[in-house]
Amino acid sequence: MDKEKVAEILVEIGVLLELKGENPFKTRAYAGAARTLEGLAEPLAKLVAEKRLGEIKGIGEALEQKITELVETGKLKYYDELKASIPPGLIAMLEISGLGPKKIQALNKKLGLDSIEKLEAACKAGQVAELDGFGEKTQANILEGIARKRTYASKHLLSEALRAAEPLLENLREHPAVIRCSPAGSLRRFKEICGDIDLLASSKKPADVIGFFVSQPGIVKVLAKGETKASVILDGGIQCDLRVVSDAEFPFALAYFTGSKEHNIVMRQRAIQRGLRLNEYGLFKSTEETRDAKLLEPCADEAEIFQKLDLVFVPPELREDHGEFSAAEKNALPKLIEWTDLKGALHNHSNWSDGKNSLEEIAAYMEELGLEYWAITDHSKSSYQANGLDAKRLREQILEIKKLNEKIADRGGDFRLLAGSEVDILKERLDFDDDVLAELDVVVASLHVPSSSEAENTKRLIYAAENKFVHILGHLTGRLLLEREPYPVNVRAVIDACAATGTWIELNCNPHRLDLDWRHWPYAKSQGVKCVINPDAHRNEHVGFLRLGAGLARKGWLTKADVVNVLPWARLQKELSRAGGKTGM
DNA sequence: GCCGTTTTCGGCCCGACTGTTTTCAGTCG
Repeated sequence: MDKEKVAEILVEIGVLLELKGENPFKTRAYAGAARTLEGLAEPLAKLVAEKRLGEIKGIGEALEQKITELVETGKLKYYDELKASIPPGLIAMLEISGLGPKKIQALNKKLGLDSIEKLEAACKAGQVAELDGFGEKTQANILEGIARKRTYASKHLLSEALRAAEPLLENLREHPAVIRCSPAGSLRRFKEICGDIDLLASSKKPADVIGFFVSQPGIVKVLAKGETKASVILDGGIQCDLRVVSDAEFPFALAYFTGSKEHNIVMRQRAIQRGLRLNEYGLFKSTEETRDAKLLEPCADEAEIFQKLDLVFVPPELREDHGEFSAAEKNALPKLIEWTDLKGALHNHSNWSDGKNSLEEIAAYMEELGLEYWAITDHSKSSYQANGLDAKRLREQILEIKKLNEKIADRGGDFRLLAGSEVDILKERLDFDDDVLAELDVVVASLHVPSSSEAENTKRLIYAAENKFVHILGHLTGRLLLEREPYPVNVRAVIDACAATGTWIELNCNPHRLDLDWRHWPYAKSQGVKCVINPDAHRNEHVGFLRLGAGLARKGWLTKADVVNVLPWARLQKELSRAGGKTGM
């Protein structure tokens, strides 16, 4: 069993134990071990075979035994029994906001409820309100929670969360009582999926700010409203929380609410090790009461907090407890790429296949933005649903692009379109022969019709990487966030093949894809594989995806040196023309 | 379930809000 599957099961055990009302630290141990496994640099099977699991922090005797059993036999007796002892409906109930393990236990024990349907019926019959510890209000909230769960998914694309948060932040910034304000939470960390939107403001009049916030347009329901905190549901179903603190507290609150939870736990542990106590209000001497204690020392911004814990500033995107602490201790964090470093993009479409804009429109738009180059990589003929080009049309397009570039050059312009293709990776071959590919400036190879076999998909991607005319592998796993799982593929094996052949891997920044996933980039980078941040634009406005892509590249620890399309044209041209001489070819 | 320059047992991050209670448990982030 591979480590992703093992991690999944550990997470599930944690949830099941939580439902059983187990010690929360025990449940956390399982979740923590799962995350540790995901971030392993070495193959899990190797660690198991060499009996070195126990050397890893957070994995003790019990977890070592369970992980070993999973890896070696593909099964775990403890897990099977645990799972059998808990009705699956109870797990689903955890997703209803306001319901946690204790209440679910009570509902199950006292009313025998084991599904959301039964729970709903019991609420409607008024049975729930009569239980000890429950009341009319709780019963109504559960019904509302069930309705909300059905209407809205509790997960949202990063791009949607950004779009929803922007106007709220703008309005807050203009409010006279607001001193500072910022997004926080998963949005600020640039997680590809956000559960909700967290906003933070500082003010001397928090109640005014809260009042202003809950009256914003686009709010369909106020879930909670206190002196310093409010939760609302926005049009479209995203929950948005605002916290208001004093300006002196702002940096601490910003660090705290940016998270991640795992990152914060380490931050607090570091504070404790230094005889301090860290919370969202400040850094205190650990012996004193939190709220009334004197601030140890004020911090003007987050950087000073990190400094007091003997760390350099950690960019929000890296705060996942994925190695940022050991790097920040040694002042060895990378200088992350900025989206303004990008000089163009190498995977885009035009109206020759399934894009909206003409070559002329695209060139004019991208030149106006100040980009240096923009590749047109329309689909190849096998993608007939996307009006893919055959060799004849592709050659016509190459000529068109050449003429267009000459026109631009004649009037002294520096911008250029590149002629390319997003060539389909078919079962045994690419959709164009090598002689056609050789005529192109840039070739992106993508798997559009994957097999259900991991070995098969991996093999196809590797032979594409081994083709000396292929510069880039496009959207490597084919995932569509919140819609479609990645197809089965051994990502590490493909990365290794790209490392061996000098093939670049795309970070497709279409908001639905963000593929290759940020979690894989540190490994790719360690193998020397370069990234291309590509919008896969189908209309001119999609150039904005580049900003999203750069954010995800940052989350993958990438610097300017790791990304190809920061290169000015002259240098990129050299890199592209290596085609015939790719490493090891 | 993990872990140890105060501990091999007793800790494990911490506060706001809600609803049910008359002082607090549960949930959430």
